[in-house]
Amino acid sequence: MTRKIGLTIGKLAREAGVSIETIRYYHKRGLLIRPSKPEMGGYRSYNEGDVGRIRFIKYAQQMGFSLAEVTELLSHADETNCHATKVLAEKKLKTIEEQLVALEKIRETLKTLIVDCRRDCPRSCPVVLKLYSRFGHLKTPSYEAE
Amino acid sequence: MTRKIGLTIGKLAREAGVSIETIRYYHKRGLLIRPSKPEMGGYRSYNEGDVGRIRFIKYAQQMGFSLAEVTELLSHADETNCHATKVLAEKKLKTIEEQLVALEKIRETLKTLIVDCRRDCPRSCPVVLKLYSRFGHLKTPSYEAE
DNA sequence: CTTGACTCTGCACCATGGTACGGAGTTTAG
DNA sequence: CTAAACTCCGTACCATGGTGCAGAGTCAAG
Repeated sequence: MTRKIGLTIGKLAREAGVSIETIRYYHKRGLLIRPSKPEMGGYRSYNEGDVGRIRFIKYAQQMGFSLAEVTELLSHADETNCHATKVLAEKKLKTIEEQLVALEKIRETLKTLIVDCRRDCPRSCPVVLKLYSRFGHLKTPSYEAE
Repeated sequence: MTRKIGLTIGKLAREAGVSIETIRYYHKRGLLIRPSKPEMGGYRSYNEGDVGRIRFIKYAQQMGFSLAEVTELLSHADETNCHATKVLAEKKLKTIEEQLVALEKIRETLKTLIVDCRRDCPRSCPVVLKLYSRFGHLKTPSYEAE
């Protein structure tokens, strides 16, 4: 008779490394099934499967998936065909790669700004001043009075 | 007599490529000085300097700076010494580089998951299943009844 | 059987960067 | 002069991923 002794929400939270509030939030989001309360009072009971599910959610978040996307991932977990999941993963990979390109461009720009800053700091900081003038005077000032 | 004809908020918004609401929001945040109303009624008057300031804000945001950080950048714009700004830029560069490392790791993980997915889809998707099992059973299930 | 620790429930709030709206007043073109 | 278009102002709301709290109930140890 291997009757499972469930975890209370507090123990689940500790096991899974999240806060109780986070678990409740996942219930609200439908990411985690909320166990029904025992017939006659008492606390809701969770199991090791819930621990795994929360860890999966956290891991997927680290992979860049939003909770909405995690919901979708989990909804396909039981399918015999993994096409939908693969599509999601590929889409995510693509956006990650786009972010990488964008960040690399930012990195290079920041580097040149910092180098400029080292070269000469005449009166105002080039980091600010250069950007300011570069972006502040693109339009010809056509606001002289008639 | 080069009396400046100011821009109304709508024109400023169009010039700077943001919405009127964004400008009002920047006022609230203290990013943009709010011109005083003309003594006897009428609309507030902006100038080309405001256009530049908004463009700078937008550019700095693209460089990964939050509005709080942009506020700080702008607060140093008039200083004769650019040390503070340089420090901010270097700090930002560092976080960008950290993000790059993190994203690269994510990219590689996603790639291997997708490859696994191509190899065999036995019954449930490996992308989900593997993560799920990998993270769901790290702890020995010690919840058998006494 | 009491005390402290835990849980349940709903609702409010946090940061971030805005967006939307209603009802007034103002300005400008025809 | 009138109507359309614009501005002013406060306030509420959006998404995202949670956090915090009050007041009630429950459970476990001593």
